[in-house]
Amino acid sequence: MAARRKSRRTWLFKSEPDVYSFDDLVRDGRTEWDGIRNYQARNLLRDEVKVGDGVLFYHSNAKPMAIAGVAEVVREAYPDPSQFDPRSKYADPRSDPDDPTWLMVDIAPMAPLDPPLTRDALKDVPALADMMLLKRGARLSIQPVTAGEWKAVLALGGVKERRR
DNA sequence: GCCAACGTTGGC
DNA sequence: GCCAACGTTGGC
Repeated sequence: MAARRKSRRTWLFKSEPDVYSFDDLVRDGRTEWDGIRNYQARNLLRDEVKVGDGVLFYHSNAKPMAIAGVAEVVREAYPDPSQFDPRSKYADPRSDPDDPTWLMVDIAPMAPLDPPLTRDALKDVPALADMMLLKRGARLSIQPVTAGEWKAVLALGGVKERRR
């Protein structure tokens, strides 16, 4: 039996709400996090992101830019089929079907942040001073979130985590 | 709409 | 292996 990690980790996933919003995730109940086409993010999905991990769902390129909700990883990395779909904008003709380049995970919603925690508000929180999201040029679409940052965001958002 | 930051590509 | 050119991300 594979060793199971003792404690879960936490992440921030970016999404443009015009493309896919936290409300969409609530509506769908769960979703395939497809379209990741960056090696650093892919490596995190492949090596680090596990079932039960927490996800802050961030709306980028939006008005307002904000963490809109909390989600949970419900399926670990597996090949993203859109890389082999020639009609998909995520198609990658160089990817080998026997050794797919791109992976995805599934996530499900846990709780909305109501109201959403805007980027502007996050900037004023001392506990989040070192958060990757707030650093200049931090384009990574899947970012690690520290335990302290996670706790601070959930407290600010009024989200009570169920005991697990 | 602008453009800084960053990742990728490809010529050499 | 270097690095200039290019494309994309995403805040402002």
